[in-house]
Amino acid sequence: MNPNTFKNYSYAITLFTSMICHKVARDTKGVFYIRLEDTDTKREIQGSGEELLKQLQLFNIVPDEGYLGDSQKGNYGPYIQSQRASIYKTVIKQLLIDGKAYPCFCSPEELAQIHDEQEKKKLNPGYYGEFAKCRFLSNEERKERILRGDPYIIRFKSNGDHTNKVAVSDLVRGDFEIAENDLDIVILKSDGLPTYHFAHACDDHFMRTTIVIRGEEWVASLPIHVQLFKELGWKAPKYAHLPVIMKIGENGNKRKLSKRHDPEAAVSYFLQDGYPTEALVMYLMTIANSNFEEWIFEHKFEHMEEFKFSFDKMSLEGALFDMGKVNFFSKEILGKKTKYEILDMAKKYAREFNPNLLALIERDENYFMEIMNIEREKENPRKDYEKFGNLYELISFFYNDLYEELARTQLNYNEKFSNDTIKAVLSKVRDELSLEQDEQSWFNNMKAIGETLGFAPNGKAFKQNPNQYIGSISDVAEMIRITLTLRKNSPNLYYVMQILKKEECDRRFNSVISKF
RNA sequence: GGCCUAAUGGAGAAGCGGCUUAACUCAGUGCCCUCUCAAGGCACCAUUCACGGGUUCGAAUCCCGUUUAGGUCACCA
Repeated sequence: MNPNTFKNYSYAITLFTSMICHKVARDTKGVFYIRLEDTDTKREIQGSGEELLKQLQLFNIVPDEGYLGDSQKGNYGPYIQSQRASIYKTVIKQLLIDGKAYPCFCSPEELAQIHDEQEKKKLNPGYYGEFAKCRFLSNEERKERILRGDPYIIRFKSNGDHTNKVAVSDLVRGDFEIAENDLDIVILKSDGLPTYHFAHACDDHFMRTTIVIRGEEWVASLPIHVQLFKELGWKAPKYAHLPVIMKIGENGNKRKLSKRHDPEAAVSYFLQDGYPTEALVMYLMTIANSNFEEWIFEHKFEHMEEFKFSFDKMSLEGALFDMGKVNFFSKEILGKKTKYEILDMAKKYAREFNPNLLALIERDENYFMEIMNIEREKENPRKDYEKFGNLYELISFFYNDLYEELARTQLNYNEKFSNDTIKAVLSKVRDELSLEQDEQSWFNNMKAIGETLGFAPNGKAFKQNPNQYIGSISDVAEMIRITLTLRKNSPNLYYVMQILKKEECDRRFNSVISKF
């Protein structure tokens, strides 16, 4: 089983099709291969084939055969279309002999003129029937013009009738009917390379492709492909046309996620931001198969490769891309990692995209792991992080020099407390709150310290008698938290202090106290 | 405009003629837990399936029309 069709650009949209091709091949014990479709010499981007391969590999999508960058593997090569020119030409030669194809000398201007005329008469546009002028040229004339050096292309001579319907079948859409193709489509361009339609028929026949998985935009071309296979005397493959991923456009309508305008359409966007690739694959899987979500919850977000993909569980509508859900999967996945895995992932990311973060991690990898390990590796781990892209900002307060820098501008206490109160709390905590005890005792002691200074030991007591206290224990914790972390939320204070250690905590307390 | 396809909550969706006064997940909201946040627990969030007709004892589910949305109409893939 050989899914085909990869654009030589590496975007999320093709990640989606690649992922499904790969999955289907795996599930059915087929072969997943990549063929480089580089017949559009005008739009070709150098090196995009290698880039695609590299990115797919990050998502654990590795082709079994076909184009592999610096090599090609398999019995049906070459797998780069520009290297298959002689194959296409051989087939075309036979078509020419059989009278099923002919050279066309019409210039772009003439074609435009035909188009205008058709538009005026409200006829279907295109090169067909009486408008297909070059169809009616005699062989002598063709020979003469070719010998003369007139530029030409080769068109396929359609025997179809627009008013007839052909039954087509699609693995995700089921069976439906489309008008027969009556256009004499171009099969060989003036640069000597075939168009997609023709290359698709040839390649997928000669490469023994059994399933073609591609984007929905190809549905409309199905009559052409059906016709081509039939006239060539070949058995057509099965088709699966995948829905396109959408987003809400500027006008409020759904529109295709565009690789030109939407950063989230590019895989590199997620890579640069440090999302785990598994999260994106999981998210894409929920779009691909509606029952995947339930399955992955049952399987605790593990072993997703065991999920059985099925075309008929696929929605025909293009889903709106949902960043929130990507974040959800991401947190879930990162929450499950051990501190060692987190270290590896963070380093890998930072090495490529974030030198500041890399430097921070490499100061002391154990320290970094300690930070990342707060309330991790337990039944319900913290799910603080969805990506590595903002990690530097999130953990910088753990590093003394960075703390110093930030403390100059980010020390914002609750204004309802006077400097003296804050000072009193911090001094007492500094002097009396030992870190040499378990979390519960530590917490009880913090309450006790608060109480001696007039703070309620819990929120309830404070709510019941607000006038009896100057604040509640949460205010005390907030003062400590802001002093040590410079923010109003942070992971569990006890663990933060354990990591910073007594000496550094005291230093931060003193530094703040001296400022008042 | 022609052709093809689709239409269930803010998003992804289940549903395939009675078991549905519409599952599940994300997001949101409220409460609980609680030193903050995250996590976790518990609730709430579509009386209704784009609209209008029909078929049927019975329709989100079948049929027809309308509307809306997407795809497509290249010497691009």
